[in-house]
Amino acid sequence: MIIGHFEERVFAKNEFFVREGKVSNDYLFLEEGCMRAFTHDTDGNEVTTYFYTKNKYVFEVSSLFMRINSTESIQALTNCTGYCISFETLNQLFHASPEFREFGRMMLVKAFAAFKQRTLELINKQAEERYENLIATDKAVFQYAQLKHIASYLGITDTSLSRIRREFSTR
Amino acid sequence: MIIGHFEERVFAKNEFFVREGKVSNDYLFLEEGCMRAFTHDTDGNEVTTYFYTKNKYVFEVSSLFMRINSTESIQALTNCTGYCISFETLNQLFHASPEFREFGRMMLVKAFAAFKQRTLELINKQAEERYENLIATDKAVFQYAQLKHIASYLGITDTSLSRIRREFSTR
DNA sequence: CTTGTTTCTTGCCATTTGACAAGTGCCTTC
DNA sequence: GAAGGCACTTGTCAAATGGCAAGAAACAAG
Repeated sequence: MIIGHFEERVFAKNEFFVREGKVSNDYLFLEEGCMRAFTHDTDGNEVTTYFYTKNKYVFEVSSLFMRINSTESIQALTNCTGYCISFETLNQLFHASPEFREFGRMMLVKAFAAFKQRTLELINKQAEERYENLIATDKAVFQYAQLKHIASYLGITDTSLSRIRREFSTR
Repeated sequence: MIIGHFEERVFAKNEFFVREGKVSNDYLFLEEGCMRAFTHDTDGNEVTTYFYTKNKYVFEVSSLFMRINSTESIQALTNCTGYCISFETLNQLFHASPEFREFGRMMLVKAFAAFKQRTLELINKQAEERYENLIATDKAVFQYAQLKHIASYLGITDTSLSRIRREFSTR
């Protein structure tokens, strides 16, 4: 069974799962809680690249699989619990078990597909629609993340997000 | 050797490699030429999701690996040559050969990483910078793709792209 | 060469979003 | 409960981008 190879892991609020500049060595199934991935753009501003909520898989693809320093951090927004597996173990299982192989590939494929979807929205939806979608799919994010973090995820400023919220609530 | 399992494949200009609404069954190494992936947004507008140039791997991740109907098409912008492998063969090799396994995983990882990069640019760069980047990395695209296709890839209208080009050339 | 079609450019104005600064509210700490 | 810090809101104005329509340029067909 796949889950048997994972170890339980707990994160306190604000604890880091991945640190910018270091090689990420673990793959995580987030059972409970909320996490945020972020990086810094060329001007030094913090940009939220992803939110992870319960029952999602959390990993930084480039650093974990290419063994390079991560360009982003992943931090717990709340206390979190989950199940972790190291790259080494993941790799052994990947080569040893067809079942795990399918699992590993599918997790990459699904994360990739989700990212494509997000990119498409950035291109062809207005900020307000993106806001609505995030509410619809990941309401938990709004309970725990700061406005400016959500804003940079949506590709707008916190000021604009604040305005969108106002218009949204007076409808 | 990995390349030995691929078959040579030729595309005429405008020929489709993947068709929206059908299951994509092949994975392609593009040796020569230029291709464009596109889909339709909820208002029916065509949106370019990616450009592929020589020596790149071309595939629609969701349809190929999850065996579902593709939400996007991939079409040759020029005559193209490349090497193709079917999902079935890819799968057999994936389970049979550790070498191929690494190759298969790395191709997913790299494509994913490239997409993350593109998404980040959409958030934190102005349209003009994104234009400059595309020129720097994939100049070939400008020789073959229409303005409106490049524009929707960059997340702007063809009108805006035209203006950016003007300002860019008078500098 | 002429005609028609498509692509690209441009002008004009509207909308969206950003930048900056001030104000409000909440929370912490002493 | 006073003071300071942080998050969020709001106002004003500016910059970026879009929508539309007309014109220019490129290209293809006869």
